[in-house]
Amino acid sequence: MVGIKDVAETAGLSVATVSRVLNGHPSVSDGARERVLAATEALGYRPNVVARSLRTDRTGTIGLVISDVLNPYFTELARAVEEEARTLGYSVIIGNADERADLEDHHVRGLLERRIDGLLISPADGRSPMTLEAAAGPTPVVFVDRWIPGTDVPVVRSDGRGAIADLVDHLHALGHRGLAIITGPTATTTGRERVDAFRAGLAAHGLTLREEYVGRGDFQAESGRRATERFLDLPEPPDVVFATDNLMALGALDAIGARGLRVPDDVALAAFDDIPWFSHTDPPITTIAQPTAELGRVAVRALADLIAGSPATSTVLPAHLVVRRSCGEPDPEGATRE
Amino acid sequence: MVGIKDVAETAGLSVATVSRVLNGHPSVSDGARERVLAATEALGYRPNVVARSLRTDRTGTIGLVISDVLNPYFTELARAVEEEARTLGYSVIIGNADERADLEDHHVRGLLERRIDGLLISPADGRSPMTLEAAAGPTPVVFVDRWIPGTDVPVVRSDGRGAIADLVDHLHALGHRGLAIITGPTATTTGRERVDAFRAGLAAHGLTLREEYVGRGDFQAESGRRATERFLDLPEPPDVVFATDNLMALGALDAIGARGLRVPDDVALAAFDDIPWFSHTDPPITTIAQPTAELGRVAVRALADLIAGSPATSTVLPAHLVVRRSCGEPDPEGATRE
DNA sequence: TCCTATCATGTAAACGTTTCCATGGACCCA
DNA sequence: TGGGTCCATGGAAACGTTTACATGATAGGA
Repeated sequence: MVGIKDVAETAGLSVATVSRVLNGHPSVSDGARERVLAATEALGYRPNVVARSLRTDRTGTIGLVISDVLNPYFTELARAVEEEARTLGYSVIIGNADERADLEDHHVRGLLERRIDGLLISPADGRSPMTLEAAAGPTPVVFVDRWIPGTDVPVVRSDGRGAIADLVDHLHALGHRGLAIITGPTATTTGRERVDAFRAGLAAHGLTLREEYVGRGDFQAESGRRATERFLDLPEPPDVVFATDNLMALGALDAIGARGLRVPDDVALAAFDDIPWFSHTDPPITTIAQPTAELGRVAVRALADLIAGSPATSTVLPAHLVVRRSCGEPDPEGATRE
Repeated sequence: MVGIKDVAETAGLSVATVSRVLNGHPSVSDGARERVLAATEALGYRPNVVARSLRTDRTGTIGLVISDVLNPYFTELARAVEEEARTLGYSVIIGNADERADLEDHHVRGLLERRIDGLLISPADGRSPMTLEAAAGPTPVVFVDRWIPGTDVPVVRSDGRGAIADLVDHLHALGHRGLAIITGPTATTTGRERVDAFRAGLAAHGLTLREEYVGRGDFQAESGRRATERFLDLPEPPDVVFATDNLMALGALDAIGARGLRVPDDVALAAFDDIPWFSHTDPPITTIAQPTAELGRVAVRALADLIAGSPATSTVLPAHLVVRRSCGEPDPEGATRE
């Protein structure tokens, strides 16, 4: 591989000068600059980022560890993160934890060893030792979407409570009383928040969340299917199933369809996370939409601040209800309609 | 940051011995090994992969440049690639080209400068100079899904011709004669292959593909919508629209729904690329499914071979037709049914 | 008992950069 | 004309590893 040394040789200059040209250092003559650029061109020189990183202790890279790439929510998040990072001059390395603590560990460790400049994590739960270590260590860390209570890491997330209250109001207004929920892992902050808000919403209408109407899921499609099947097997099945992420909603749809039941006539369905496909399902699904891309952008900027040495602030953005047809005819004066 | 030197000091050994322990070199005494491990533990030592890579000229990383992370097809591909790479001891850095040659260039250049051990590319077209340079250069490269004719880079892809012929047969058997297609960029190999196979399929039934029934898309949803709108504006709209990827099918669905038309009664719809959502759309969509995950795994193994110095072989895997309801009632003896 | 092979360990070079410091020349001002 | 400043350039150290080579010790075979 051709290095800076070869360039220096053909340009008839020292490596120091070549380096200066390559880094836009002001103190270099036009003649030298020209000769260096000509040499790099002629030799097809390509800088060795590895060597540069070793010397400068900066990799120009940030890590992003998410729970599940296959989940369209995280895909969109990842895309926004990469885009914003690129405009700020950073590359992004994505680690897919697949909702597994061991994989989360694996990726966080790998990224730290790679000496990324900063780390964006959506922690599965508080039980990944490496994540905790990273949160406490010297590398800048920002949590996105989910967070770990008790750490003093900045968090960029959306608050679904208001939207969930709106959802319960909506369901109540449509006459539904038997409300069931498929939760995520209760170890995740988002998992807990969503079921808590749901329960609070019911309480506001004088209803309580029946124990058998709580299905424990793991944010993956298969768990949504199983939970829904259990609901439908109950002597008194619920009127509505609220899946707390889009994949579990997909599983629920599967389970309902497999029994030949219709949404919303036989059972209504609502989901957390809005994705394009939800306007094309049969029927279109009422959802709670997060400002996903904005979340990603804000998180990157917070991380960049942290890397630059300034303190980063946590951000909470609101989610909102998107009423479609999967819970019955929309109430006349409701939230956003599609 | 604590380095191998600090570990050596606290262990009372030389850096060479520490390095040997860390790399599992056989020639090291049990006592030394123990002391080193104790020291790493005590100091919280974390190896510096950057320095290691500089010395060994191996990064343990492969690059993956795809056209669009938001496309579920590529998401699934990326996930499979990461999984297989991980079992082989590699990390993956994903670059999202967003169907833009300049972004493809940007990512390929960045990955080469990062000195990745090998590169997996799904090239948008043959017009990215960096991709061509990479293909000709010393870094091992494998093309996946799409490829660039004229290069001698191994290719791992699926062949959709047979399945497209099956699709045309299926449509013909259902009585459809006005067949329209939304193509991808004709600069991509997959884009060309799909329209060619479609035209050939029609020819086999004595039909020709009318010029106004060819919509030029770009593999993104919006282009599918626009192409479909143009089809529907024709004095004689087509009976069937075949979208050559899943996002354009989503756009088509949008356009059809926006006019209050029904699938398949008013216009039938079929798509290339099968994704879970297609069984939940209204109606479920007839598609051509690729062995996406397998494609990713095979590509990684081919690349690993190349990196190891062995010649890699190209692979072509077959796609197959999945009949659902979006083209009308399935013919009694058809392809795979769902 | 001596020679040799084997083994555990250490020393130091090398990987490709960036950057501190030194050097010499040109220029400016008095 | 002399002294000082600034600028372009080069030499060399440093970043944290791995590894070739050297060394001393230990053991095994004759």
